Amino acid sequence: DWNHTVDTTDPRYYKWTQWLFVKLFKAGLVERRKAPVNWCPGCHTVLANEQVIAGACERCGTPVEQRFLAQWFFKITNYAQRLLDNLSWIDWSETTKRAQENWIGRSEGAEIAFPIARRRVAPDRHEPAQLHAERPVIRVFTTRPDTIFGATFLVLAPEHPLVDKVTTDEQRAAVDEYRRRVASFDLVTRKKTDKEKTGVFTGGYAINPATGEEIPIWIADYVLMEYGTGAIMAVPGHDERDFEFAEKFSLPIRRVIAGEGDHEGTPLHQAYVGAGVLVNSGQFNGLSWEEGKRAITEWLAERGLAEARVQYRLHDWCVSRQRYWGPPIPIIYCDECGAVPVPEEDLPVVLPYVEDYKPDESGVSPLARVEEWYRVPCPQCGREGRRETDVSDTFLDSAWYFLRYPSANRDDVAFDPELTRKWLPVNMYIGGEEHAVLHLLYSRFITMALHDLGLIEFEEPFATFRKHGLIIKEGAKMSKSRGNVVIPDEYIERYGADTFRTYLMFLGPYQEGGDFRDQGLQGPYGFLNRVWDTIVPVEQLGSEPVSGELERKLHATIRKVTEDIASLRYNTAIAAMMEYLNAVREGGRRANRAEVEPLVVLLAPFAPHLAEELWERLGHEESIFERAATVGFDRVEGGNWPTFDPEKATTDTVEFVVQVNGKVRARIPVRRGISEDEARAAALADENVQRFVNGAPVRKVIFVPDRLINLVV
RNA sequence: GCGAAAGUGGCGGAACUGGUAGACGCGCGAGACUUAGGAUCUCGUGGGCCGCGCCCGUGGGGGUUCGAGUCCCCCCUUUCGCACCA
Repeated sequence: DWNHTVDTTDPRYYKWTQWLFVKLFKAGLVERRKAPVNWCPGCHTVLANEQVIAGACERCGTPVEQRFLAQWFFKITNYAQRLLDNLSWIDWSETTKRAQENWIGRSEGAEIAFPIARRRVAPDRHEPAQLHAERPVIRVFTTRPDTIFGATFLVLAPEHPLVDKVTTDEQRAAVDEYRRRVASFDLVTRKKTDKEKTGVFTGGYAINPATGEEIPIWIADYVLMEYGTGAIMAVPGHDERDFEFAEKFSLPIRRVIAGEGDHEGTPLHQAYVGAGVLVNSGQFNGLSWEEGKRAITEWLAERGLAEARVQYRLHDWCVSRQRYWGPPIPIIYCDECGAVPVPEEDLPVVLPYVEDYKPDESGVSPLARVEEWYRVPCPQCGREGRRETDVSDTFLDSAWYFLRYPSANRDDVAFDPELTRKWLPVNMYIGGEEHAVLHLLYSRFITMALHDLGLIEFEEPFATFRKHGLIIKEGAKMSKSRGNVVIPDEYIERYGADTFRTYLMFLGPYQEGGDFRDQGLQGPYGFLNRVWDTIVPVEQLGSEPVSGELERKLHATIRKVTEDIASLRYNTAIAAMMEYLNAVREGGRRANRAEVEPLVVLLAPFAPHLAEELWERLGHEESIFERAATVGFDRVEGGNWPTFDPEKATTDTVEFVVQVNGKVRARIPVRRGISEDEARAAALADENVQRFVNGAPVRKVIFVPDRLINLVV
C-alpha cells in the first residue's frame, strides 16, 4: 500500500524515534555510563554486542577492539527473563528461537565473595597497611557452587578493577606487561578458543570461604570482564579451562566430585565435568552435586558470603553511534541539570547539514564539529547547554517501524491507538535469519517496553515469524567480488517480472533458499507462455463445464495451492499449477473457459501482470486481486467455478493399491468406506492378484483405509 | 568443543500422519513443423540385463515393520548458528 510508506531517515519519521528515546529515558530504561564497548576501527564508532559478528563489525567486517567509553545504553537486560519466557509461546521457527535463547544465555548459580587475604609476607618485607583495614572481597560468579572446595585459585580478568589492589610489588611489572599485551589484541584474537592459556600471578591471595585456605590470585585473558563479575573461582578438577590453566602453571588440582566408580582419591587426568557425589568437601561429602549446589550456597549465604544468582549473557544495548547518519540522540547536557531530554514539543532534533560527515579515529562524532548546532540552552534552566552529538543506532529506527505503517500519515502521534489495535501485532513476519539476535531481539524489547508504558496492548510484535532462505548462484554464495550477483533488472528485461518472480518462488523451498541458475528460468518462462497460449484468443475457448478426471484435478489443485501458499511452499504450489495445465492441454485438446479461469486466479500472486491481463481478456470488470483475495478452499464465497469442499467433492470410489506379500500387483477401484472383508474379496477377484496368490491360503490381510490392501499368503 | 538442520537421478528439487521413490522443472535424446531456429509441439529420460519382464536403487552399516527416503541405534559427510559465558 503506497499510501502507507515509511522512511526512517525522514525527520517526520525519526522525530518519533527520538520521541521513543525520550519515553524510554523517562521510564528509566536508558542510561549513559562508562563501560567496555566494542569499537570498530573501520567505521570509527562503537557497536552493540549484537552487531559484532564473530569478533568483527557487522557492517564492514573489521575486527573490533574493546574500549572503555561513556555511551548510551538501553536496559534490555531488564527484560532478559521475559524475552526468554515468551519464546515458549510465540510462533517462530525453532532455529530463530534457539538463537535468541543462546544469545540471552541464562545460567543459574551463585555469586560468592572471596575475601582478599593479608598479603603473604616475604621474610624481609612488611605488610603494606592498606590491605589490613577492610578486608575487601573479590566476587565471583559460578554455576558450580558445589565445587567450591576444589577452588584452588582465583582468576581475574586483566581489566578487573581490583587487579591493582592485589598485585604485589614483585609482580607489578609482569602484571602490567601482561595487561598491556592483552589490551593490544582485537576481540577476534582475544576470544580465540583454541589458543593456549596465558596469564600471570598477581602475588596476591584470597581466602576460599569454604576451606579457609589462602589461594593465589591470577589474571588471565580467558576470563572476560563483560561476563559475570569479571572474576572466577578456578576449579581445575571440574572445569576444562581451569584444568588447562592449572596444568600449565602447576597449580593444585583437587577432586571434589566423584563420578560413577570414582572415589575421593581417584586421580584426575582431565577435568571431570559430569554428574557425581561430593567428596573432599567437609560436611557436604556424600551429597549429590545438585544437592551440594543448594546446600553450599545456603551455607555461605548464612555467613553473608554468597547469594544465589541468575546470570545472563545478554548485555544492555549500546545505542550511541559516532556516525553522521542517524537520528541525533535527543539529549542536552547542562552543568546544572545534567542530561536533560529534549522536550517532546521541540522534536525532531534535525540532523544538520555538514560538508564533512566522515567520522574519524578520535572517536568523536562528526556532529561534535558543528558548534552552531550543538550549542543550545538547557531546556530546564535556560543556561548554556550542549547537545549530545552522538546519533542513535539505526537498529533503533527499525525496532518500531512496523508500528508506524498504519499511522504513517499522522504527524500528531507516533502510532494511533485505534489503528494500532486494528492492525497489530504483525500476523506473519518473514525475514532473514541473520536478524535473529539483531532486529528481532530489539523489536521484541521495544515492544515490551512500550507495552509496559501502556502505549500498546501487546508485548510481542510478530505473532508468527518465518525465515526465508538464502539464494545462492550456481552453487556459490553471491558476492560482488565473485561477480556472481543476480541483478533482477537484467532478467526482468529479458523474461519479464512475472517469470522472474515465479522462478524465485519455484527454484526451491522458500524457507531454505535455493540455487539460482539462469537456465532454470526456462521452466517458469515456458509455463507462463503456455498459460497464455492456452487461453488466448479467448474466443476459441470451449464453453463446456469442467468434468471427469480434470474436475478432480482442478479441485485438488485449488486445495494444494491454497494450502501451500499458507505454509510458504511456493515451489510445490507452482508445480501443482504446472501439472494442472499439463492435464488441461493433454493431447493438444481445446481448453474450456471453466477449466482455465480458476488457474488464472491461482496464478495471480505469482504472475500478477499476466493474470491481470488474462482476467481482463476473459471479460471481467472486477479486479483479479479482489477475486484472488476471496479464493481459498475454506473462504470461497460464490464464484463461478468449482471450489474445493471436503464434504462434497469426494468421490464414491477410490483406487486401492493391492499388494501380495508386500509387492504391488494391481490397482482396483473400490467403494469408499469398504470393510476389510469386502476389500479382501474385491482384491482376490482381480485376475492379476489371483495369478500371484495362486490358490494359496491368505494368512493375513493388511488394510489401510482408502489406500491399500496387502494380502499375505 | 556445544547446538541444530540436511544428505534422494546429470542438475534444482517432489514424496501428506511409514504405503507404486524420483512429482514439477532444467538438461539431455528422438521425432514433427519449418528456408532456418537457441521458437513451438509430441514422445522418451534413475541404473542394469537394455525384450515382456525381472533385478538393483534415497550417504554407509545394523534394527523395528507385512511394508522404511520417512521410525530407532551407530558411523561418515556437508551446511548453518553459538563459541574461553565461569
